[in-house]
Amino acid sequence: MDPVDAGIIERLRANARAGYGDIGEQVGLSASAVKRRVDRMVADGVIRGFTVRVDPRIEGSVIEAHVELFCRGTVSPRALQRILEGVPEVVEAGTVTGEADAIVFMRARDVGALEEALERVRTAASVDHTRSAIVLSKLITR
Amino acid sequence: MDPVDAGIIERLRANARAGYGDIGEQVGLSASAVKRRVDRMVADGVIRGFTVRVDPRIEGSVIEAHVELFCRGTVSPRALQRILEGVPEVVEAGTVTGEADAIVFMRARDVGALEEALERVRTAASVDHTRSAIVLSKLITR
DNA sequence: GATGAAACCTAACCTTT
DNA sequence: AAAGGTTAGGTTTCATC
Repeated sequence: MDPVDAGIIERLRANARAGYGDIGEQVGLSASAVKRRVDRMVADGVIRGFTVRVDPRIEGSVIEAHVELFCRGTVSPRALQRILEGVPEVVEAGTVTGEADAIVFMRARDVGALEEALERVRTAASVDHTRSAIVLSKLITR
Repeated sequence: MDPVDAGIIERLRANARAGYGDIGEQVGLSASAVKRRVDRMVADGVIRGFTVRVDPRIEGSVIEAHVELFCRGTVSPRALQRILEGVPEVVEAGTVTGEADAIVFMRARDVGALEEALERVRTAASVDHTRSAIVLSKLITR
């Protein structure tokens, strides 16, 4: 990961379907040199994959919630991670400053799926209780 | 947006650099038919763009915070949106159930940038106060 | 959906440091 | 060795029919 790699990623972030030649022009490399670097970054796991950004209004009616997690006693971040990894509805999660032990951002197909996912988080051995805020209207998605 | 479009998006979500021919094989269309549909979805804004998913540990030391927003009186979602749109550090935002009027998820390059962004949100006319939880260790990113 | 020209991807080979 | 450039082929894209 040198400045050239960073430049390539910046270009791919803007348009992941850009040709290697186009990217090369912008970072001052030939097409094959760019491809080699991209291949290496994919192999190394620096680049996890290439995706499409879809209009969130089209994505189907999704329901989202911010969930504060309160645990019993002391729980290691690793243990929390193990619990949350098993719940695909968890989009973002991290331990945080403040009262809660962690905050989890969840996204599900409908209320039922969200409730079920929440239940799976809540029943984990070390989780004492949760406090949820359901997203009513989406203001920003970036 | 019919089931075939949904299939194409699903394939692009898995790999946005996949060839039209490959996608066509999976959804039962020729390469040119797939290209036409993708072009149309891009033109219609259904597809916003193509990006790369990067290992978050590589992305440079980012700092994140969950911020609860409390407003003075009644504020329309639209007004909130106008405030938040101007702050690029805001990654996700929505009005929510519960005490807070909105919850905002922010991401900045460092503590200084986060503080400055928070300040910009806080000083908006209708915002009364905020309550932040800084993310300490990232557990899940999807 | 098919066609063909242009553009692109990709691997092998060569040059440079 | 390690990293980039060049070349050449096969493939893909893309406008047109």
